[in-house]
Amino acid sequence: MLSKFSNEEIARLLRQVAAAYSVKGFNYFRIIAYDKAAETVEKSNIDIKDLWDENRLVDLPGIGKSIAEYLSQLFKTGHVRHFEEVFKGLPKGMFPLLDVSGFGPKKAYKISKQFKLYNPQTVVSSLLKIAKSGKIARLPGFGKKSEQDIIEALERFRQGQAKQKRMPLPYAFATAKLILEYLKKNPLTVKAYPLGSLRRMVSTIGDIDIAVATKEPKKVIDWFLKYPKTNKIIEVGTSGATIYLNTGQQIDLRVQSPQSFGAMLQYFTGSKAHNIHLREYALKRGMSLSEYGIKKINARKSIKTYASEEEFYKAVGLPWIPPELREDRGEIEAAQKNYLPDLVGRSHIRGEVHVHSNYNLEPSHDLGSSSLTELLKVASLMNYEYLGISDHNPSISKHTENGIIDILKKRKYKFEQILLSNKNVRVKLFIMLEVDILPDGQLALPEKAFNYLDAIIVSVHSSFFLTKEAMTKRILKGLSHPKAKILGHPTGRLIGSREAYDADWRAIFDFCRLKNKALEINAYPDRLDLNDYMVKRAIENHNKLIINTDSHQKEQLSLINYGISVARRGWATKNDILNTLSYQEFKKWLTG
DNA sequence: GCCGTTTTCGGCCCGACTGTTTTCAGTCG
Repeated sequence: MLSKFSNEEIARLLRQVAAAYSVKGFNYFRIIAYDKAAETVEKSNIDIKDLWDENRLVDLPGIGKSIAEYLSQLFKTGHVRHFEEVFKGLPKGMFPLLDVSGFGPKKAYKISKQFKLYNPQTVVSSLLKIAKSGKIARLPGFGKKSEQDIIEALERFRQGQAKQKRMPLPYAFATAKLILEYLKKNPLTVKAYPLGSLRRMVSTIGDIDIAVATKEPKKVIDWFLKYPKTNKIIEVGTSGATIYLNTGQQIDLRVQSPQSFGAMLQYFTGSKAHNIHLREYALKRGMSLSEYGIKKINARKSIKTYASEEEFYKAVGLPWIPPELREDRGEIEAAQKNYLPDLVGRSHIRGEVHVHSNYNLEPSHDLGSSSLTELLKVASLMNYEYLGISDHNPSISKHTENGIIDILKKRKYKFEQILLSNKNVRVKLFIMLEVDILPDGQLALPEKAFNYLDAIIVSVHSSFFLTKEAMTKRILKGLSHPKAKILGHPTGRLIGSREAYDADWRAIFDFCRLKNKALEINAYPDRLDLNDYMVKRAIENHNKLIINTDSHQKEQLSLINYGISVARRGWATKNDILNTLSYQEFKKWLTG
């Protein structure tokens, strides 16, 4: 019987092992190794269990032979004997305390041991009582102040304050953009950038961090505090400030002098894993990196500062690495060999084909709200050469087969009429459909209806919980129709509300490559599906991808930028993305 | 325990903050 463990549970377990080793005084670097492995697992956006299924655990940075072996044991038997050994003799109550801010392994152990806190369920409330009775201040190494800190930390923890939800990238980005524009209105702002996961365009964002280069930090901070949508000023210092907006979003500002801006921008852009790797790399070459600049190790010289990231990376001996790649997924090695991919960008995109119009064909799912004419106009403004309209298929429960055929015939005629009356719009049209793949793999469209379509996107919109085998078979069957050219939002995940469904992605990717089908990168805010990791895998597998917005109104066509950032995070170049092709080339692929 | 174009052995990111201490351990990002 195989056990199912979420990435979160596995990460927690690895952290507990690290904590146990720490308490027992094992080699410091072994502790670090487990912490790093935990971090990798937690940040991974594919199920670790799926990787294990494919024998790819050791592909993850920080997971080597031993830990892979232990995890394998975990999946097979539900527990790891070695870990149980490691935990022996430690009070079980110490582990929940690790999640309380201010508690590390040593403090958690010392206190839970001292007060015999063996029950993980009750440890927090028990300790709170103990702290309030003044027993902690009497322990060696503790005082009145630390006792008070512990009480406050435990109370905050009980209220679950740490559980702030991350938001999909497009919402955070829209907010950040407004603030950046506001900051740039001030002439004292030399440069302004988003930081952290926002700058790396990660698909979910926690807090919004922003950096400004200026010679007048105080004046820029004052300007920031006057941002019109500010609800509350949380913190003000000499190097930055924190505010809450009316929406409840937290915004952190950091200011730095222009001549030192490069190292600071680099450091706060992260990721943590990228920075650690970069520092190790630099260290071997005699340099010590920090957010302030670079020190030569032997020279005892003062620190050297850098105005830009380009200069900073150059000083380390590397070309500048685009923020989207800074995840320690091989980018430092690639930079070193000068093999960094030439990433796809907005200027390469020449059209898209997953757009819903308001043409009412009584669809199975929601209708769009913009007309074909409106959509073509926006596409034209975006300099697109082509646009594919892929409304949902007519509902099969409400119509007969002949009824559906008739609807599509009329739709094609209508669309062609609209094109004739819009001769000034040069955007070429593909008449398409997004067709449901039914649970048995059949397409929700009668064969004769295909005569009125250039091509179709196929997608799963129901019965998400089939077995892995059944889901794989279903998708492959749906994709095998000659006119089915694109697998829409391939994994079906909805950020924050639905996990990807279980399927054999290796088999699906291989099928798509052999049959010349495309995998979609769906740019809709809570989809962003495929995700960056899957994009990278698809590219390594020589698959073709297409970036679409799944727009349901004309304004959403601009969401393409978020699809592009997913592609960039997956190391995609122009050649990996089909809708960078010219109209003629693209048409050949789509209808060929 | 992980990792590798100076190494399969011998290294392993950096700085800040805090509280309880007289020089540092533990925690955090």
